[in-house]
Amino acid sequence: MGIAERKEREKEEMRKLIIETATRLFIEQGFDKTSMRNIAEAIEYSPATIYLYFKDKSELFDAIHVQGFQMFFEYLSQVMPIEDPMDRMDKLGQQYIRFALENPGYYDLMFIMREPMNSEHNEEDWGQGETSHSILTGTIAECIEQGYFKKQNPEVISFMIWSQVHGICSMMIRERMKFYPEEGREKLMFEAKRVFTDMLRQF
Amino acid sequence: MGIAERKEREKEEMRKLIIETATRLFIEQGFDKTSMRNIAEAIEYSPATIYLYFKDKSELFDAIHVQGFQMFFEYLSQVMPIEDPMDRMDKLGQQYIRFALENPGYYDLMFIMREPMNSEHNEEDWGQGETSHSILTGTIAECIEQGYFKKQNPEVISFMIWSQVHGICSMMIRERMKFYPEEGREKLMFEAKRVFTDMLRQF
DNA sequence: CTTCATACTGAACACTGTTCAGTAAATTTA
DNA sequence: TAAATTTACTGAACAGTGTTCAGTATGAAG
Repeated sequence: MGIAERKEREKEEMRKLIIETATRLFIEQGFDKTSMRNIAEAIEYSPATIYLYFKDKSELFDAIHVQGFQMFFEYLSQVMPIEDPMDRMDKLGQQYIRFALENPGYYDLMFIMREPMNSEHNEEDWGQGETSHSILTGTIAECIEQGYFKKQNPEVISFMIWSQVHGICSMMIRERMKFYPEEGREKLMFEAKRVFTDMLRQF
Repeated sequence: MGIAERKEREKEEMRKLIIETATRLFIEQGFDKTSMRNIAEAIEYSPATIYLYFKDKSELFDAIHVQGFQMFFEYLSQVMPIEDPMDRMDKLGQQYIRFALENPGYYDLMFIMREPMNSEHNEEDWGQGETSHSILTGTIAECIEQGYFKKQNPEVISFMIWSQVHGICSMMIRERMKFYPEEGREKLMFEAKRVFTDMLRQF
Protein backbone atom coordinates (compact mmCIF):
# COMPACT_ATOMS: atom_id res chain seq x y z
CA MET A 1 0.00 0.00 0.00
CA GLY A 2 2.53 2.63 -1.12
CA ILE A 3 -0.18 5.04 -2.23
CA ALA A 4 -1.70 5.51 1.19
CA GLU A 5 1.76 6.20 2.57
CA ARG A 6 2.53 8.74 -0.11
CA LYS A 7 -0.80 10.46 0.53
CA GLU A 8 -0.04 10.55 4.21
CA ARG A 9 3.33 12.08 3.42
CA GLU A 10 1.81 14.68 1.12
CA LYS A 11 -0.74 15.58 3.76
CA GLU A 12 2.00 16.01 6.30
CA GLU A 13 3.97 18.20 3.91
CA MET A 14 0.95 20.37 3.27
CA ARG A 15 0.52 20.81 7.01
CA LYS A 16 4.14 21.80 7.30
CA LEU A 17 3.85 24.23 4.40
CA ILE A 18 0.88 25.93 6.04
CA ILE A 19 2.59 26.13 9.43
CA GLU A 20 5.83 27.44 7.96
CA THR A 21 4.07 30.08 5.90
CA ALA A 22 1.84 31.10 8.80
CA THR A 23 4.91 31.35 11.04
CA ARG A 24 6.76 33.51 8.55
CA LEU A 25 3.84 35.92 8.15
CA PHE A 26 3.23 35.89 11.89
CA ILE A 27 6.85 36.81 12.64
CA GLU A 28 6.79 39.52 9.97
CA GLN A 29 3.41 41.07 10.75
CA GLY A 30 2.10 39.72 14.04
CA PHE A 31 -0.95 37.66 14.89
CA ASP A 32 -3.76 40.09 14.11
CA LYS A 33 -2.45 41.10 10.73
CA THR A 34 -1.87 37.52 9.63
CA SER A 35 -5.23 36.54 8.18
CA MET A 36 -6.26 33.15 6.87
CA ARG A 37 -6.61 34.76 3.44
CA ASN A 38 -3.04 36.11 3.69
CA ILE A 39 -1.72 32.65 4.46
CA ALA A 40 -3.83 31.08 1.73
CA GLU A 41 -2.59 33.60 -0.81
CA ALA A 42 1.02 32.99 0.20
CA ILE A 43 0.75 29.23 -0.33
CA GLU A 44 -1.37 29.78 -3.45
CA TYR A 45 -4.37 27.83 -2.22
CA SER A 46 -7.93 28.78 -1.37
CA PRO A 47 -8.57 29.87 2.24
CA ALA A 48 -10.97 26.95 2.59
CA THR A 49 -8.10 24.51 2.05
CA ILE A 50 -6.43 25.54 5.29
CA TYR A 51 -9.56 24.43 7.12
CA LEU A 52 -9.02 20.90 5.81
CA TYR A 53 -5.79 20.79 7.80
CA PHE A 54 -6.65 22.94 10.82
CA LYS A 55 -9.96 23.28 12.61
CA ASP A 56 -9.61 27.05 12.89
CA LYS A 57 -7.11 29.87 13.19
CA SER A 58 -6.58 29.08 16.84
CA GLU A 59 -5.55 25.49 16.12
CA LEU A 60 -3.17 26.64 13.40
CA PHE A 61 -1.51 29.05 15.79
CA ASP A 62 -1.32 26.32 18.39
CA ALA A 63 1.25 24.67 16.17
CA ILE A 64 3.27 27.89 16.17
CA HIS A 65 2.75 28.12 19.91
CA VAL A 66 4.33 24.70 20.32
CA GLN A 67 7.28 25.73 18.17
CA GLY A 68 7.68 28.79 20.36
CA PHE A 69 7.95 26.64 23.46
CA GLN A 70 10.54 24.45 21.78
CA MET A 71 12.66 27.55 21.11
CA PHE A 72 12.01 28.72 24.65
CA PHE A 73 13.33 25.46 26.08
CA GLU A 74 16.43 25.74 23.93
CA TYR A 75 17.14 29.08 25.60
CA LEU A 76 16.60 27.62 29.06
CA SER A 77 18.51 24.40 28.42
CA GLN A 78 21.65 26.39 27.67
CA VAL A 79 21.94 27.25 31.36
CA MET A 80 20.34 24.16 32.89
CA PRO A 81 23.73 22.48 33.43
CA ILE A 82 24.78 25.19 35.92
CA GLU A 83 25.29 23.41 39.21
CA ASP A 84 24.71 26.14 41.76
CA PRO A 85 20.91 26.55 41.88
CA MET A 86 20.99 30.28 42.64
CA ASP A 87 23.39 30.91 39.77
CA ARG A 88 21.17 28.80 37.56
CA MET A 89 18.12 30.76 38.65
CA ASP A 90 19.93 33.97 37.78
CA LYS A 91 20.82 32.78 34.28
CA LEU A 92 17.38 31.27 33.71
CA GLY A 93 15.88 34.71 34.22
CA GLN A 94 18.45 36.18 31.90
CA GLN A 95 17.63 33.65 29.21
CA TYR A 96 13.93 34.26 29.72
CA ILE A 97 14.42 37.94 28.99
CA ARG A 98 16.71 37.17 26.07
CA PHE A 99 14.05 34.93 24.56
CA ALA A 100 11.47 37.70 24.89
CA LEU A 101 13.75 40.29 23.32
CA GLU A 102 14.86 38.08 20.46
CA ASN A 103 11.43 36.57 19.76
CA PRO A 104 8.89 39.21 20.78
CA GLY A 105 6.19 37.79 18.51
CA TYR A 106 6.51 34.35 20.07
CA TYR A 107 6.64 35.78 23.57
CA ASP A 108 3.48 37.73 22.99
CA LEU A 109 1.70 34.70 21.57
CA MET A 110 2.87 32.41 24.36
CA PHE A 111 2.63 34.58 27.45
CA ILE A 112 0.45 37.60 26.74
CA MET A 113 -2.21 36.97 24.10
CA ARG A 114 -5.64 35.72 24.97
CA GLU A 115 -6.60 34.28 21.58
CA PRO A 116 -4.68 31.03 21.55
CA MET A 117 -5.47 30.14 25.14
CA ASN A 118 -9.24 30.25 24.83
CA SER A 119 -9.52 26.97 23.03
CA GLU A 120 -9.39 23.64 24.80
CA HIS A 121 -7.49 21.72 22.14
CA ASN A 122 -4.07 22.40 23.58
CA GLU A 123 -3.13 19.99 26.31
CA GLU A 124 0.29 19.98 24.69
CA ASP A 125 0.66 23.72 25.27
CA TRP A 126 -0.21 23.52 28.92
CA GLY A 127 2.08 20.53 29.17
CA GLN A 128 4.91 22.74 27.98
CA GLY A 129 3.81 25.49 30.32
CA GLU A 130 3.89 22.95 33.11
CA THR A 131 7.42 21.92 32.13
CA SER A 132 8.60 25.53 32.29
CA HIS A 133 6.93 25.86 35.64
CA SER A 134 8.54 22.75 37.03
CA ILE A 135 11.98 23.90 35.88
CA LEU A 136 11.41 26.97 38.03
CA THR A 137 9.98 25.11 41.04
CA GLY A 138 12.71 22.50 40.81
CA THR A 139 15.40 25.17 40.91
CA ILE A 140 13.67 26.86 43.84
CA ALA A 141 13.55 23.56 45.71
CA GLU A 142 17.30 23.24 45.25
CA CYS A 143 17.80 26.81 46.46
CA ILE A 144 15.80 26.01 49.57
CA GLU A 145 17.99 22.96 50.19
CA GLN A 146 20.95 25.31 50.10
CA GLY A 147 19.37 27.50 52.74
CA TYR A 148 17.72 30.22 50.67
CA PHE A 149 14.13 31.50 51.10
CA LYS A 150 13.98 30.43 54.73
CA LYS A 151 10.44 29.95 56.02
CA GLN A 152 8.94 31.08 52.71
CA ASN A 153 6.25 29.28 50.78
CA PRO A 154 7.87 27.91 47.58
CA GLU A 155 4.68 28.47 45.62
CA VAL A 156 4.69 32.14 46.53
CA ILE A 157 8.37 32.45 45.65
CA SER A 158 7.89 30.81 42.27
CA PHE A 159 4.94 32.99 41.40
CA MET A 160 6.82 36.09 42.50
CA ILE A 161 9.89 35.28 40.41
CA TRP A 162 7.89 34.36 37.33
CA SER A 163 5.81 37.53 37.69
CA GLN A 164 8.94 39.64 37.98
CA VAL A 165 10.54 38.48 34.76
CA HIS A 166 7.23 38.33 32.95
CA GLY A 167 6.47 41.85 34.12
CA ILE A 168 9.81 43.09 32.80
CA CYS A 169 9.24 41.45 29.43
CA SER A 170 5.64 42.45 28.93
CA MET A 171 6.35 46.08 29.83
CA MET A 172 8.82 46.05 26.96
CA ILE A 173 6.77 44.08 24.45
CA ARG A 174 3.54 45.94 25.04
CA GLU A 175 5.34 49.28 24.92
CA ARG A 176 4.90 50.64 28.43
CA MET A 177 8.50 51.79 28.79
CA LYS A 178 8.12 55.17 27.14
CA PHE A 179 9.35 56.88 30.30
CA TYR A 180 12.75 55.37 29.73
CA PRO A 181 14.97 56.35 26.81
CA GLU A 182 14.85 53.91 23.91
CA GLU A 183 18.56 53.11 23.95
CA GLY A 184 18.66 52.20 27.64
CA ARG A 185 15.62 49.95 27.77
CA GLU A 186 17.22 46.57 27.21
CA LYS A 187 19.96 47.37 29.69
CA LEU A 188 17.33 48.50 32.18
CA MET A 189 15.52 45.18 31.85
CA PHE A 190 18.64 43.17 32.65
CA GLU A 191 19.62 45.59 35.43
CA ALA A 192 16.20 45.26 37.08
CA LYS A 193 16.49 41.49 36.88
CA ARG A 194 20.00 41.64 38.37
CA VAL A 195 18.90 43.77 41.33
CA PHE A 196 15.98 41.41 41.85
CA THR A 197 18.35 38.43 41.95
CA ASP A 198 20.62 40.28 44.38
CA MET A 199 17.63 40.73 46.66
CA LEU A 200 16.72 37.06 46.33
CA ARG A 201 20.25 36.01 47.22
CA GLN A 202 20.40 37.93 50.47
CA PHE A 203 16.85 37.09 51.49
CA MET B 1 -26.87 83.55 21.46
CA GLY B 2 -28.69 80.95 23.58
CA ILE B 3 -29.12 78.61 20.64
CA ALA B 4 -25.42 78.10 20.02
CA GLU B 5 -24.99 77.33 23.70
CA ARG B 6 -27.81 74.82 23.68
CA LYS B 7 -26.32 73.14 20.63
CA GLU B 8 -22.97 73.01 22.34
CA ARG B 9 -24.63 71.42 25.36
CA GLU B 10 -26.46 68.87 23.24
CA LYS B 11 -23.25 67.98 21.48
CA GLU B 12 -21.52 67.48 24.79
CA GLU B 13 -24.38 65.30 26.02
CA MET B 14 -24.20 63.16 22.91
CA ARG B 15 -20.48 62.67 23.49
CA LYS B 16 -21.20 61.64 27.05
CA LEU B 17 -23.96 59.28 25.96
CA ILE B 18 -21.61 57.56 23.52
CA ILE B 19 -18.81 57.29 26.07
CA GLU B 20 -21.13 55.97 28.78
CA THR B 21 -22.69 53.39 26.49
CA ALA B 22 -19.31 52.33 25.12
CA THR B 23 -17.98 52.00 28.67
CA ARG B 24 -20.92 49.89 29.76
CA LEU B 25 -20.58 47.52 26.82
CA PHE B 26 -16.82 47.45 27.24
CA ILE B 27 -17.08 46.48 30.92
CA GLU B 28 -19.70 43.85 30.09
CA GLN B 29 -18.07 42.29 27.04
CA GLY B 30 -14.52 43.58 26.69
CA PHE B 31 -12.85 45.64 23.98
CA ASP B 32 -12.88 43.25 21.04
CA LYS B 33 -16.52 42.31 21.38
CA THR B 34 -17.64 45.91 21.69
CA SER B 35 -18.10 46.94 18.08
CA MET B 36 -19.01 50.35 16.75
CA ARG B 37 -22.25 48.84 15.49
CA ASN B 38 -23.03 47.48 18.96
CA ILE B 39 -22.57 50.89 20.50
CA ALA B 40 -24.60 52.55 17.75
CA GLU B 41 -27.42 50.08 18.25
CA ALA B 42 -27.43 50.64 22.00
CA ILE B 43 -27.77 54.40 21.65
CA GLU B 44 -30.21 53.94 18.74
CA TYR B 45 -28.18 55.88 16.19
CA SER B 46 -26.43 54.93 13.00
CA PRO B 47 -22.81 53.76 13.34
CA ALA B 48 -21.76 56.70 11.15
CA THR B 49 -23.01 59.12 13.81
CA ILE B 50 -20.35 58.03 16.29
CA TYR B 51 -17.74 59.10 13.76
CA LEU B 52 -19.08 62.67 13.98
CA TYR B 53 -18.01 62.72 17.62
CA PHE B 54 -14.93 60.50 17.58
CA LYS B 55 -12.33 60.15 14.86
CA ASP B 56 -12.21 56.36 15.22
CA LYS B 57 -12.66 53.52 17.68
CA SER B 58 -9.26 54.23 19.18
CA GLU B 59 -10.17 57.83 20.02
CA LEU B 60 -13.45 56.72 21.57
CA PHE B 61 -11.64 54.24 23.77
CA ASP B 62 -9.14 56.91 24.71
CA ALA B 63 -11.94 58.59 26.62
CA ILE B 64 -12.54 55.34 28.50
CA HIS B 65 -8.80 55.03 29.00
CA VAL B 66 -8.78 58.43 30.70
CA GLN B 67 -11.67 57.42 32.94
CA GLY B 68 -9.72 54.31 33.87
CA PHE B 69 -6.77 56.39 35.00
CA GLN B 70 -9.06 58.59 37.08
CA MET B 71 -10.33 55.49 38.89
CA PHE B 72 -6.76 54.24 39.19
CA PHE B 73 -5.68 57.48 40.91
CA GLU B 74 -8.60 57.18 43.32
CA TYR B 75 -7.24 53.81 44.38
CA LEU B 76 -3.74 55.21 44.83
CA SER B 77 -4.82 58.42 46.56
CA GLN B 78 -6.42 56.41 49.34
CA VAL B 79 -2.96 55.47 50.58
CA MET B 80 -1.02 58.56 49.53
CA PRO B 81 -1.39 60.20 52.97
CA ILE B 82 0.69 57.43 54.60
CA GLU B 83 3.75 59.15 56.02
CA ASP B 84 6.33 56.39 56.09
CA PRO B 85 7.44 56.02 52.47
CA MET B 86 8.12 52.30 52.70
CA ASP B 87 4.70 51.67 54.21
CA ARG B 88 3.21 53.84 51.52
CA MET B 89 5.04 51.89 48.83
CA ASP B 90 3.67 48.68 50.30
CA LYS B 91 0.09 49.93 50.22
CA LEU B 92 0.48 51.48 46.78
CA GLY B 93 1.33 48.06 45.43
CA GLN B 94 -1.62 46.59 47.25
CA GLN B 95 -3.96 49.17 45.76
CA TYR B 96 -2.47 48.61 42.33
CA ILE B 97 -3.35 44.92 42.55
CA ARG B 98 -6.79 45.71 43.98
CA PHE B 99 -7.47 48.01 41.04
CA ALA B 100 -6.49 45.28 38.60
CA LEU B 101 -8.66 42.68 40.35
CA GLU B 102 -11.69 44.92 40.67
CA ASN B 103 -11.41 46.48 37.20
CA PRO B 104 -9.77 43.88 34.98
CA GLY B 105 -11.21 45.37 31.80
CA TYR B 106 -9.74 48.77 32.57
CA TYR B 107 -6.44 47.27 33.63
CA ASP B 108 -6.17 45.36 30.40
CA LEU B 109 -7.02 48.44 28.34
CA MET B 110 -4.61 50.67 30.27
CA PHE B 111 -1.59 48.45 30.81
CA ILE B 112 -1.73 45.46 28.48
CA MET B 113 -3.57 46.15 25.23
CA ARG B 114 -1.80 47.43 22.18
CA GLU B 115 -4.78 48.93 20.37
CA PRO B 116 -5.29 52.17 22.24
CA MET B 117 -1.60 53.00 22.49
CA ASN B 118 -0.90 52.91 18.78
CA SER B 119 -2.51 56.23 18.05
CA GLU B 120 -0.80 59.54 18.70
CA HIS B 121 -3.83 61.49 19.85
CA ASN B 122 -3.35 60.75 23.53
CA GLU B 123 -0.93 63.10 25.19
CA GLU B 124 -3.44 63.12 28.04
CA ASP B 125 -3.03 59.38 28.51
CA TRP B 126 0.71 59.52 28.68
CA GLY B 127 0.37 62.49 30.97
CA GLN B 128 -1.56 60.27 33.34
CA GLY B 129 0.93 57.49 32.88
CA GLU B 130 3.65 59.96 33.75
CA THR B 131 1.77 60.98 36.90
CA SER B 132 1.56 57.35 38.02
CA HIS B 133 5.23 56.96 37.31
CA SER B 134 6.17 60.05 39.29
CA ILE B 135 4.12 58.87 42.28
CA LEU B 136 6.31 55.79 42.24
CA THR B 137 9.62 57.60 41.71
CA GLY B 138 8.69 60.19 44.35
CA THR B 139 8.03 57.48 46.90
CA ILE B 140 11.27 55.76 45.99
CA ALA B 141 13.16 59.04 46.44
CA GLU B 142 11.73 59.33 49.94
CA CYS B 143 12.70 55.73 50.68
CA ILE B 144 16.25 56.49 49.61
CA GLU B 145 16.28 59.52 51.93
CA GLN B 146 15.38 57.13 54.73
CA GLY B 147 18.32 54.92 53.88
CA TYR B 148 16.73 52.26 51.69
CA PHE B 149 18.08 51.01 48.32
CA LYS B 150 21.65 52.01 49.18
CA LYS B 151 23.85 52.51 46.12
CA GLN B 152 21.06 51.46 43.78
CA ASN B 153 19.95 53.34 40.69
CA PRO B 154 16.45 54.72 41.42
CA GLU B 155 15.39 54.24 37.79
CA VAL B 156 16.23 50.55 37.99
CA ILE B 157 14.40 50.23 41.31
CA SER B 158 11.29 51.92 39.96
CA PHE B 159 11.22 49.80 36.85
CA MET B 160 11.74 46.66 38.90
CA ILE B 161 8.91 47.47 41.31
CA TRP B 162 6.49 48.45 38.56
CA SER B 163 7.35 45.30 36.61
CA GLN B 164 6.77 43.15 39.67
CA VAL B 165 3.24 44.35 40.36
CA HIS B 166 2.40 44.57 36.69
CA GLY B 167 3.68 41.03 36.22
CA ILE B 168 1.51 39.77 39.06
CA CYS B 169 -1.57 41.47 37.64
CA SER B 170 -1.09 40.51 34.02
CA MET B 171 -0.46 36.88 34.88
CA MET B 172 -3.89 36.90 36.49
CA ILE B 173 -5.72 38.95 33.88
CA ARG B 174 -4.30 37.11 30.89
CA GLU B 175 -4.96 33.76 32.55
CA ARG B 176 -1.47 32.35 33.05
CA MET B 177 -2.12 31.17 36.61
CA LYS B 178 -3.65 27.81 35.73
CA PHE B 179 -0.94 26.03 37.74
CA TYR B 180 -2.38 27.50 40.90
CA PRO B 181 -5.81 26.54 42.23
CA GLU B 182 -8.54 29.03 41.37
CA GLU B 183 -9.48 29.79 44.97
CA GLY B 184 -5.95 30.64 46.07
CA ARG B 185 -4.99 32.93 43.21
CA GLU B 186 -5.92 36.30 44.63
CA LYS B 187 -4.27 35.44 47.92
CA LEU B 188 -1.17 34.29 46.04
CA MET B 189 -0.97 37.64 44.27
CA PHE B 190 -1.01 39.59 47.51
CA GLU B 191 1.36 37.11 49.15
CA ALA B 192 3.88 37.46 46.34
CA LYS B 193 3.66 41.22 46.61
CA ARG B 194 4.15 41.02 50.38
CA VAL B 195 7.25 38.85 50.09
CA PHE B 196 8.58 41.24 47.46
CA THR B 197 8.06 44.19 49.82
CA ASP B 198 9.78 42.28 52.62
CA MET B 199 12.77 41.83 50.35
CA LEU B 200 12.74 45.52 49.46
CA ARG B 201 12.68 46.49 53.12
CA GLN B 202 15.72 44.52 54.10
CA PHE B 203 17.68 45.42 50.97
C1' DC C 1 -40.12 82.16 2.11
C1' DT C 2 -35.86 80.98 0.65
C1' DT C 3 -31.11 79.96 1.74
C1' DC C 4 -27.87 77.55 4.34
C1' DA C 5 -25.61 75.08 7.87
C1' DT C 6 -26.04 71.22 10.96
C1' DA C 7 -27.11 66.42 12.32
C1' DC C 8 -27.80 62.33 10.80
C1' DT C 9 -28.15 58.03 7.90
C1' DG C 10 -28.08 54.07 4.21
C1' DA C 11 -25.31 51.98 1.62
C1' DA C 12 -21.16 50.87 0.31
C1' DC C 13 -15.93 49.40 0.62
C1' DA C 14 -12.54 46.47 2.03
C1' DC C 15 -11.57 43.59 5.31
C1' DT C 16 -12.09 39.43 8.80
C1' DG C 17 -13.01 34.02 10.16
C1' DT C 18 -15.62 30.30 8.64
C1' DT C 19 -18.82 27.02 6.07
C1' DC C 20 -20.57 24.35 2.42
C1' DA C 21 -22.23 22.84 -2.05
C1' DG C 22 -20.06 21.64 -6.00
C1' DT C 23 -16.12 20.17 -9.10
C1' DA C 24 -12.37 17.76 -10.90
C1' DA C 25 -8.95 14.49 -10.46
C1' DA C 26 -7.09 10.25 -8.51
C1' DT C 27 -7.99 5.74 -6.88
C1' DT C 28 -10.74 1.54 -6.29
C1' DT C 29 -14.03 -1.57 -7.79
C1' DA C 30 -16.59 -4.26 -11.32
C1' DT D 1 -11.13 -0.67 -19.67
C1' DA D 2 -15.35 1.58 -17.76
C1' DA D 3 -17.96 2.87 -13.93
C1' DA D 4 -18.18 4.03 -9.10
C1' DT D 5 -16.26 6.10 -5.30
C1' DT D 6 -13.16 8.54 -2.51
C1' DT D 7 -10.20 12.51 -2.02
C1' DA D 8 -8.52 17.32 -2.51
C1' DC D 9 -9.75 21.44 -3.46
C1' DT D 10 -12.39 25.82 -4.47
C1' DG D 11 -15.94 29.81 -5.31
C1' DA D 12 -19.18 31.88 -3.30
C1' DA D 13 -21.50 32.98 0.38
C1' DC D 14 -22.62 34.37 5.52
C1' DA D 15 -22.13 37.20 9.20
C1' DG D 16 -19.29 40.07 11.23
C1' DT D 17 -15.67 44.13 11.62
C1' DG D 18 -14.00 49.51 11.13
C1' DT D 19 -14.73 53.29 8.24
C1' DT D 20 -16.30 56.66 4.54
C1' DC D 21 -19.33 59.45 1.91
C1' DA D 22 -23.16 61.10 -0.90
C1' DG D 23 -27.48 62.35 0.19
C1' DT D 24 -31.49 63.82 3.24
C1' DA D 25 -34.20 66.06 6.54
C1' DT D 26 -34.52 69.55 10.07
C1' DG D 27 -34.16 73.76 12.18
C1' DA D 28 -31.84 78.52 12.17
C1' DA D 29 -30.78 82.83 9.61
C1' DG D 30 -31.42 86.20 6.13
